Amino acid sequence: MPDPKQTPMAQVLREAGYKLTQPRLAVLQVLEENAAGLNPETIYALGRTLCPSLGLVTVYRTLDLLNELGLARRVHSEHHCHSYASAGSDHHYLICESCHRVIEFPCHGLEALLESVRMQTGYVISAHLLELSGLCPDCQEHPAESA
Amino acid sequence: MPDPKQTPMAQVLREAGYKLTQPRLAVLQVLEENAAGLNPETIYALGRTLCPSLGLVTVYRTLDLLNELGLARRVHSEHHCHSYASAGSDHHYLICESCHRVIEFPCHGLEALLESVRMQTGYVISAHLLELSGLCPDCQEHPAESA
DNA sequence: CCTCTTATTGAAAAAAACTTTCAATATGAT
DNA sequence: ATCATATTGAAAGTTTTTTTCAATAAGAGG
Ligand SMILES: [Mn+2]
Ligand SMILES: [Mn+2]
Ligand SMILES: [Zn+2]
Ligand SMILES: [Zn+2]
Repeated sequence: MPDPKQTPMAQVLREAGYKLTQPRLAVLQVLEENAAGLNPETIYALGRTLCPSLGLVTVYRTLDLLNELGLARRVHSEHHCHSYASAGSDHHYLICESCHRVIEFPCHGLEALLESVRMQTGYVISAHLLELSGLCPDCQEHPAESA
Repeated sequence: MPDPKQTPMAQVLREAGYKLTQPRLAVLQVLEENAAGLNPETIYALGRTLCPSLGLVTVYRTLDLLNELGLARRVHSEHHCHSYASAGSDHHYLICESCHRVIEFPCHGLEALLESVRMQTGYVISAHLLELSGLCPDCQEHPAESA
């Protein structure tokens, strides 16, 4: 595994002027290593294996920070409205309802819909949240398992 | 205003076998009369003007119920992840970032995007959450006000 | 490397959000 | 009008999130 201080996400933190502290790097690493939306408590538990002194407060603070920097985003799936996942460039999540794995997808082809809504409502549309859910290939094959 | 027991939403409740109690009708009416995402506490405050004995517990219970029946949906906008709005037939919300007014819009034209994501990922997609945000016509004209 | 400034941290306490429990009540069927 | 019971709200309990603040560690500059 690469040096946690040299990952692209760490670079963004550094360039924004934030210190690369152990607790922050632990949260970052947890998000990067888990392809799933994780709630603060889970991030806290996993993070402590990387940085035993990590506090839950810092998890909350770091999630806020990563969210501001666009390095992580909230996942809103029906029963996990308080999860976060690391964010690459696409910023749209596709969530497996069985194993809760989360992947990003590029959001192309929304323009016509947005324009149609703009015309019908008069709203100027500046942002959108699009989240898809379903079954990942693994869970389609092995309906009972989870990962 | 129409008899609260005769609104289309009330009918759905009745037909599903639930009693049309004053507290429930109050929550329902608050959601119908406010074109905005409202959090439980606000619904509670507004609801008490219609049904003074209303308890916050009942607000939570009623929101769950309305959600199950499809009569209300959660609104996930960035800073109000715990708001609810009444739901008609479209189930997709367009939120004004200034006055927080919420309207529904029909979501057509997503099929190509969904198919493309399915092909690229192998996920079977069974649901989607699409929420738009921007400025309503009023707030475009009067940038500072709110409603 | 050291030194120093200060951003960042975690424990603890506080606040907010939500749920459970249960006796009292209102609803709607009869 | 009567009655069975679904529903209610107060209170207590639990969980989640935020605030506070003294101690610490990052990293800039020497
Ligand atoms: Mn997009
Ligand atoms: Mn949400
Ligand atoms: Zn899966
Ligand atoms: Zn507006």
